[in-house]
Amino acid sequence: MQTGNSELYRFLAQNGVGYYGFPGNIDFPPATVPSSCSSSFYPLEVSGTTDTTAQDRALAALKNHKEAEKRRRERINSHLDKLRSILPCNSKTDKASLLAKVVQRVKELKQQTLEITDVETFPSESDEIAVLSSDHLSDGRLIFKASLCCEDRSDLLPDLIDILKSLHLKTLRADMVTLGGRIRNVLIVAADKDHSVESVHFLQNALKSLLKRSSGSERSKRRRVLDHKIIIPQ
Amino acid sequence: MQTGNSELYRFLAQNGVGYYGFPGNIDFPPATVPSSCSSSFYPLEVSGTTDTTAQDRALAALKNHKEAEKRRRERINSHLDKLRSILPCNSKTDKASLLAKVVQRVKELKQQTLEITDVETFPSESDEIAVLSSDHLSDGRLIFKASLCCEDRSDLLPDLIDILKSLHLKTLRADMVTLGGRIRNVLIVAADKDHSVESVHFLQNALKSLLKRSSGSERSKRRRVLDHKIIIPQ
DNA sequence: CAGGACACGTGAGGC
DNA sequence: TGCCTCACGTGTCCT
Repeated sequence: MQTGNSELYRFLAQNGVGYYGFPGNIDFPPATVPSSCSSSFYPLEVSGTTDTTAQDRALAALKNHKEAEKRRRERINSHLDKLRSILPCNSKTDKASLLAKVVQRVKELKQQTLEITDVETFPSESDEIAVLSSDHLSDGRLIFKASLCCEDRSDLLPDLIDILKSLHLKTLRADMVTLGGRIRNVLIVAADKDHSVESVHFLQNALKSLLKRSSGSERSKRRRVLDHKIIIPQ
Repeated sequence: MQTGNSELYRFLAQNGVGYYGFPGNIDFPPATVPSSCSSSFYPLEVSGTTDTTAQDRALAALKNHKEAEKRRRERINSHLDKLRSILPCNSKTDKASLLAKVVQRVKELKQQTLEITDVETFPSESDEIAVLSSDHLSDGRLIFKASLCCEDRSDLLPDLIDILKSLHLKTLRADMVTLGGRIRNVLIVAADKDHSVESVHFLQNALKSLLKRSSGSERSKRRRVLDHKIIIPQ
């Protein structure tokens, strides 16, 4: 409960009873109540040196507390100010709206930068396909990762794009790593609301046939062997 | 100042002076101070029906205020809870640390998903190069956007990768939009700490020569005309 | 004026 | 015990 007894103590202390130099910040006008107002039944010891130090310590603790609380508030508010500065909003947006915006923004950004942790980064020697449905959901759409590792060839990307287009998959992010003539392609794609689940299997099949088309064909026409990470997911 | 007069009012009201049914939440024990305690010089009117309604209204206002403040707190805290749930942190992290994490996270995510607002999305008819240094800084590295719009050809991407590699540019994000045989390539790249500024100009020159290499060569070997956005920046 | 938003000081409770 | 965090009710300013 907020309305404890300390105000009362102070109120009485102001009027000559057990008042031992309370520090500033009291805005009661001094001595507004006649001292005839008895207070012997309040838990304040009227005299005794032990109580003096006890009260002094209590007072010091209260002051400490007050200042610590102020520091805490300032810490929180400074972070809020920082958020205000890095978000698209002016400096006068109130705390609640600011935090609402932050929540929204973090969600948006999180969706865009899905972590790619459970798939290998560099191309492997063997051909591989992986279509992993993710737990990330964006306004009802299913978002999942598709990974393709195979011999690199120049029109692999156009083929891939065709597949994605025909399946109405929206590519949120595409990472390509080529190494020694081989390529690993990791796509983060969002499926249509209507046919989220089917798309996953369709994509898997399409990638399989893409892999078949690649194998047995002539070596990549690229002139150089590359070793470069196009996008390094963090 | 926080310690205003209302506690004093209540304190006196409790003791028979101008006390007209104060609502709950007062934890002062009733009648602890003898009514001999004079209070004629306090700004409380002792009697009069007009004052009854005036005090009632004041009391109602105070209650309203209290409840509104509670709602405000709940609003803020619910947003904080939501943030706790979508960030990698447990439910017991304190407000300040939580907000610190939020700031850090937003910065990270923001850097990864730089907006591509000031460059066109779809390929244009004319060849174009743009290297725009951004105000985004990541641990001292300069981050900037490079945009290239030209006739599409199958080994454009490998060439691009070579350029980036030779300039020690780390590609944070690459957006490719092909339309009617033409391609627009927008790269978000981070330069080395050491030669941030030079890289911008080197890249610009490299892209120019890439463009020259493309023009006059045979038409793209791609079999299909594509119209697909690889990565749709938000 | 009513109402909202904020900072404040304080009590409670957790280590 | 002492320190820290939080919720609370309140005063104050703004609109």
